[in-house]
Amino acid sequence: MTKAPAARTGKRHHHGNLKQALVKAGISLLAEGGLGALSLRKCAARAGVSHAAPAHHFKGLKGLLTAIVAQGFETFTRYMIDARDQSADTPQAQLEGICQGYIAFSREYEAVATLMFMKDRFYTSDPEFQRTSSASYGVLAEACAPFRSGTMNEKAIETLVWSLVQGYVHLARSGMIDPLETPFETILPKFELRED
Amino acid sequence: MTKAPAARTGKRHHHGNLKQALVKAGISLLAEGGLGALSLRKCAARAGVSHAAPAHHFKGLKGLLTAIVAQGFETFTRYMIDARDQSADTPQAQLEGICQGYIAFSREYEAVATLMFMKDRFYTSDPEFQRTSSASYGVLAEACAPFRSGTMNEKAIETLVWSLVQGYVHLARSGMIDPLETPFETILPKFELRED
DNA sequence: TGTACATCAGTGAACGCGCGTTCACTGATGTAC
DNA sequence: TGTACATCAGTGAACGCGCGTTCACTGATGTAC
Repeated sequence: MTKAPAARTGKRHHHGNLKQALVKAGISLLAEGGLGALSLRKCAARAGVSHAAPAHHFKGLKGLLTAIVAQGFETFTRYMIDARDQSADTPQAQLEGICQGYIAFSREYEAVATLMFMKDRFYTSDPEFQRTSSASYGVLAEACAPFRSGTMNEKAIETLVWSLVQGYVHLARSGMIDPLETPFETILPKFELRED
Repeated sequence: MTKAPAARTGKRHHHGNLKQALVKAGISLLAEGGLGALSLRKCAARAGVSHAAPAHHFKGLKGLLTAIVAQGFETFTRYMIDARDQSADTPQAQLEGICQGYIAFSREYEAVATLMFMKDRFYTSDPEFQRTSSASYGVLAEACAPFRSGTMNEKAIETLVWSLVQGYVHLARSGMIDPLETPFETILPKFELRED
């Protein structure tokens, strides 16, 4: 037992679960001010701790960003699964659900979602990142599988769908397109089902 | 005549065309080190001028970035037109050409292309930016026009194509997909021609 | 149950960095006369 | 053709800022005895 007790009255020297608190602080900073609003010092301040404290928990700023990204992918996967499971039980509806979950996550965690694609800002060798990001891709690929055909193999259909939804998100985020004017479902191709 | 003479031997106090030189310096800095490598001071240094000099030509860093982005869109349009004009004279081939030009520009001017979508980093009210970016969109829209149909209006087909190619570029840039394994033409839908 | 001790997550001061911007200035240029 | 002058694109020093990181330290915690 090296963990501090879960709760205790009075000011304690040890924080309890600073690591998770810093990740949470980082996510809320990103939500409020975008990528530029996140720094080690601000995370520490928001977690109510001196600016040097994070060094005991993360390998520098990159380490903290790695944890934020890993948690981001975890949430991302959940968004996609939830939206899919609320959709009708046809391959087309399931895929559309996945895309809607993708879009919803990207809108609600805008800066986190952006950061998740900036591989030079965190440690891609981190096992937690690898696990959670692979899981996200797996969920997307699973929804694409029924649509592979003679002219489009599995990889191609995944690339098409992923590009389409990621581009849609990116353009909407930049204010280049208006999601209200052109909802995503109007541009998702009506794929044909594979005849095996 | 307020311009200095085009060439003159010996060290001159006035630069001649510092404005354009700073834009060029910025573009090459972006090419070499990405977005993080660009600063007013580095641009000035690369242009062989003191770090305070840019203030006489641009409204701060944002003003310089505005000029870089405007020039970026100019080049972007040219890439799309050139690739289109080298393609066969069918609507499908013309559209594919536009997309290939889009992709080529995004690859060769990676950081500039990224910057062009970050509207908070430059002045979107700049007339030159508005002119050049509108021209780029116009070229893309023109290539989409033949494919509008009963189920997909002009806006929808533009959004589909733009999202698809922008997402493809973004994912390739981030190392998420491999353009060699899945070239863009394999994921561009074979649109049907409108029957008028 | 009480005491000594090792651990280690915190503190806060200090460092050096590159940044954008401001400021008084200087000196080359083109023009008016 | 020559001179005085206004213009303005440059200089370089200085400012304050927030950043990540380092460092010696402190004091709360849990454990060994």
